[in-house]
Amino acid sequence: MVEISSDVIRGYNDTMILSILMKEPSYGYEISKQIKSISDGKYVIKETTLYSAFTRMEKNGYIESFVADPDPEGNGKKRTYYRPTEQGKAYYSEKCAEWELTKEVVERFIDNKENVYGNN
Amino acid sequence: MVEISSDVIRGYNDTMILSILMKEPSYGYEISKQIKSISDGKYVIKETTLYSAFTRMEKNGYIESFVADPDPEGNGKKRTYYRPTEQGKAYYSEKCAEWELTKEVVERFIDNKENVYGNN
DNA sequence: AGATGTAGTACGACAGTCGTAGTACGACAA
DNA sequence: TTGTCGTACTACGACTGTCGTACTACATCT
Repeated sequence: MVEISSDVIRGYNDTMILSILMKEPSYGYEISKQIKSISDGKYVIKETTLYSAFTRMEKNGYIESFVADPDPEGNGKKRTYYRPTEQGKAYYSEKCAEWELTKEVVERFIDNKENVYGNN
Repeated sequence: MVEISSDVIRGYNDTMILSILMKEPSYGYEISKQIKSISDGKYVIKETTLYSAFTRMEKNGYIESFVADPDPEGNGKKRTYYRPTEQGKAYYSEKCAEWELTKEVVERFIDNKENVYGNN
């Protein structure tokens, strides 16, 4: 079975994380499980990669964190939730547009379609 | 105009380079121009990135180099050409399959399609 | 003679990912 | 009650690919 290496998907970790946070605030452990299930187990993000993405994106102003209880009664261990900022939402949109373009461009190389090269 | 950042396409540099070499042996300067023209100027690979990709891929046995004259008469400065090895061709096929998968998976996150999550 | 285009090489910095390890709490079974 | 598993992280140093900068050298054009 072909699996997705971190080298090829690394440019989309932030985008994938944001896409999950766009639906509702979430936290590390939950997001890692979602990435695994959405990808049918083809991509499993490493914990360290995920948590360092949180740190980076929060520092860049794309997400913000808040600590909350797992349930309204205040039981269980507190978790650090993240949600996208307005800037993060804009960034996400940009990344989606960039994805469309990247997809198109990579396919021009990968497809066996004859490419008509311009000069220069 | 949206442009492709090296961060998002970095996982596909080797594959793009190989795709060009699959058609015929080529060399650095030419490949960089081809990447630019095939992508309609949306992606321009840096020289240092390209040449270090050659070094890496040759070391890994995916490509091999030979020095040759630009034309049969032996005029002009010699160039270092590269061509894929058998192993490199196999690697390229794998990367193409991985691309298909990656594309599909990334779209599951990026699309606004409702994702039906399995458990776990 | 000087500028521009071709075809690279060298080198150190940087950022994102990874491996390894460790902490801490809760739930459940033996 | 003790131990194991699942949850939810944090710390830290190593590694790899990309980048910025700079430099070399030949050929061609003006």
